[in-house]
Parts: sequence; structure tokens; C-alpha cells
Amino acid sequence: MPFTYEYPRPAITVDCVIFGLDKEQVLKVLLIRRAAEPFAGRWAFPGGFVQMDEGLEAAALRELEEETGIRDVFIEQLFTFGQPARDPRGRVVSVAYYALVNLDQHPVKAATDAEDVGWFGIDQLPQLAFDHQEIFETAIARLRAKVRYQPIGFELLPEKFTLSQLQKLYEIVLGVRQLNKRNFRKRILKMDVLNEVGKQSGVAHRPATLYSFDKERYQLHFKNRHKDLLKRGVDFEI
Amino acid sequence: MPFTYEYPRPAITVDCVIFGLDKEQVLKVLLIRRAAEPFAGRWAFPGGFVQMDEGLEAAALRELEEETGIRDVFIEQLFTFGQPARDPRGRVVSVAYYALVNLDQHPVKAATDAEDVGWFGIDQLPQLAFDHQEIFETAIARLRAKVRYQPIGFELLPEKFTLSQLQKLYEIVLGVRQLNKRNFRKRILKMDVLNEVGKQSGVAHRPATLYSFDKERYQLHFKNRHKDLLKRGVDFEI
DNA sequence: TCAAAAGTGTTATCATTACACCCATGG
DNA sequence: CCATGGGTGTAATGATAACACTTTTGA
Repeated sequence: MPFTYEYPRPAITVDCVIFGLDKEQVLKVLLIRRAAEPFAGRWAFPGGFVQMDEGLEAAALRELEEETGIRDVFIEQLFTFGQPARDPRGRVVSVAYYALVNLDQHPVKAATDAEDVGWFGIDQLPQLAFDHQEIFETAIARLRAKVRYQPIGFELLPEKFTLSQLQKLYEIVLGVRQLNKRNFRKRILKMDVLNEVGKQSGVAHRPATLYSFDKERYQLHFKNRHKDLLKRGVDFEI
Repeated sequence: MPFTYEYPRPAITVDCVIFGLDKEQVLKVLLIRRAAEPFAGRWAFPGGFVQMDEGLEAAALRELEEETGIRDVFIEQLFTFGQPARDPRGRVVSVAYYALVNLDQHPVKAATDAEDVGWFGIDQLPQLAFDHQEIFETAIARLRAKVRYQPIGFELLPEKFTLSQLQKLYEIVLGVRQLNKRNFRKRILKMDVLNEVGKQSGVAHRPATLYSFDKERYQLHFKNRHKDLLKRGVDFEI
């Protein structure tokens, strides 16, 4: 059943860059191995064609679940890639999304004969299909920029976490050696968005306090702080 | 000459939200009046269909020049709008771009019988076609967020400007009463990105120093500052 | 009692805020 | 000589960076 138009049209796809942190605190992204041409056998971000009756974000979530089994995540639009030559099949414009998930709470479906799914450390990515390397670089840059001024990092951690885990997460995401422990703690605790929720146990050293992120308190502070920022006016990153 | 595909495809358009500041320091956006249906007679952002052999940004720049005469601007991708019902002609996905221009340095072509072009103060927008009100709100929110940490505001001002003009610009863009003059000046000058380039004349009060923005110096500072920010790690806006 | 990681005290320095005040010009 | 906007001094307060130190646990 062919579809005919007066003018030529690009195809539209969506792609999803899903970041996760594993138990060893390695930052990873989720890839699938392509079964079909072009780039059969190569790894790529999950994604596919947008259907005529669904929104872009809905398409991204549908493809993500179909291809990886992951659902119930908050995705955010990243960028739209539309260079004429980015897909050998012809003109394809792709709207990319990204998300942060807790690796343990979002199990990936088992690989089948038809499909292969896997988490890859961001420093050990295989060669990617299409322009997906560029999409990845856009995503990691966005993550690094965003993690500075919004507490999105908490979505990568388990429900309860220690300040050391949080610090390590920041060091990983930002790609930085070692933040000063004392100052990191003062900074985080001063924000007043963490609740103490217990103590570590079974470790061969002083057990750490466990914290959880208080999203409501964060949003409350955010509103008030926003007013203060308006008085101040400007604060270039220079 | 019809074009036929195996599966249905949305059409792809681009739209441009162009901000400018007029002589009375009013923040405006550029609109065109639609000649054709749908929404004939309504105002809308300049834009149109992407051609098969051009990139998205190129399409946006082409449409902008064709419809308004404005050229040589730096546009930046804003967001891609793709709700199934956003265009009554059928499924149309639109990639929106935005830019800041100096109103005097970018004259708009004269309105013709076929086309009507105009600048509208952001507080006096007419009813817009399609979902362009939503596109506008996304754009102004982005402008307000971005103006805080990147010196994009300078592109709205003339080459040489006074600190009072700059302060007024920030008050306008941020939609804020009155920033403290002393502190605004200290802040801006401490950044070390402005060059003194003369004095005002012909005003009935003490003439103000004129400044210009030193883009290279800014980029230099930016690189170094980036390293410092990495040491610091985190600074949520709360 | 030791290793390992958690967690704290403190100080010098810098940034921010909030006011009040002086300066140069044309009318 | 005054209205108008341009431009400065300063002091209290708070944030930041840097470093050394103490605490608690299991093995």
C-alpha cells in the first residue's frame, strides 16, 4: 500500500541515548546490535521510524520499550539531526532523546537471536552505525552541562546512596580526577535536598550515612532561588 | 511529479524565532503574515518546508532570507515540535530555530502585496498560526535561561553600547524590575570581556563610557573558567 | 591494632549585597 | 544652577578553597 505525495519527504526517526550507572560505578549507555542493513551487525542507539499518529516522544518511548524492554523513564529531547547524507537509505531526519536510568531498577530484556542489547562503558564504545557517534557526543556534552545546575544525577543512583557514591558519580560524569571531599559535602548538604535514611552496614570501615533525594524539597527551593537569581541578573560562565 | 513511499511520512518544516531589540529597547520578534491557507491572514514565524538536499539549519536560513530578507545570522536549534495534530494539513514535524539580531544591522525587506513582515513586542504578540504560541514560549524561556550563563545578549545591542543599555537589556530579557546598578557594573566589568571604545556625546547629562564586547577575550576566559568549574563539581540552581 | 573509608574544624581569601554618595553635561 | 543619568566607596556578610585532623567499623 504505497503513499504518494506531491513533493518528496524525508523519513523521520527517533533515537534514544540511555545513560546508566552500574554497580561498579561505571557510566554506560545502552546499545542494540542492528540485524538489518544498512550497518547490519553494528551497534546503534535504540530507535526507529515515527508513526503517523504518535508524538515524537511517544515514538521514542515505544521504540525504546520494543527494542530494549526499558519503560517508565523520563526522556528529554536532545537534538534533531538532519544532514542530508546521514543515512545511506536516503534522507532521514532523526530526533534524538536522552535519559538517565538506574541500571538495577530498569532491567534490559534478554538478548534474542533476532536482537542483541547491551550496556557499554562510555570509554569503551564500539564503532557505531550512522552518525550515532556524533549523537553520543552531543548527549554526553549535554549531560555534563546539565548535571552542574540540575540534580539529574540522582536518577542514576539507587534510592539510598552515600555521599561518597554521589561524589564519585559527579567525578565520573564530569570526567574529573577527585573533587575535594570536605567541600563537596558542605556544598551538597547546604542545598538541603537530602534526607538521612539510615546507615550502611557490613563494611570494613566506618559505615556511611545513607541519603535519599527529596524531590519536593528541591522544587520548593528551586522556586525561591529562582527569584533571587532574577535580582542578580547575570552570571556568565567565564 | 508525485513521490511514492512504502510507508506514510510526515512533512518536515523549519521555523525561525528571531529576537531583536529596537531603539526604544523593546524586545521584539519577527513575524510574517500568512498569505495561504491554513491560517491565511494570521501571523506566524518565518519558515517552510525542508528540501531534500539541504540540512535543517540551511533550510531555516534559506526560508528566513526568502521570507524576511534577513541573512548572516547565527541561529541555534531550539526544539522539534511534532504533535500529530499541530498542523491541519496533516502530519508536519517542525524543527524550530532561534536567533538574536541587532535590529539596525539586519534590515527587514519591505512588505509586498504578497507578503507582510513585521516586528512585534513580545508583550503585544498577535494571535499566532499553528502551535507558534508554544514555539514562542519555548524560545523566550530558552533565551531567559541562556542569557544567564552565556553572553548572548550582546548580539542584540549595537556594536558600541553603554553599561546602562546593557543593564536595561538584562532587565528586559529577564523581565525584572531593576537590578542594582553598582553591583551589575562590578559584575560585568569583573568579567573582563568589555573594551572601552569611547564616550557618549550630546546627552544632557554626564556622558557614558561606550563599550564593545571582546568575543575573543570571552572565549579565552571561558576555557580557563571551564577548568575551574570542573574542580568545583556541582552548583545546582537551588 | 590496623587499614580503610567516613566525617569534621578552621582559616584566609574572595564574592555578594545593600546603601549612600559624587561627577559631568546640556538646557 | 539644576535635573538627569553616569559612575564610585565601602562595610557587613556569606561563600569558597585548601588542608589537616578525628571517628568508626570489620578483619
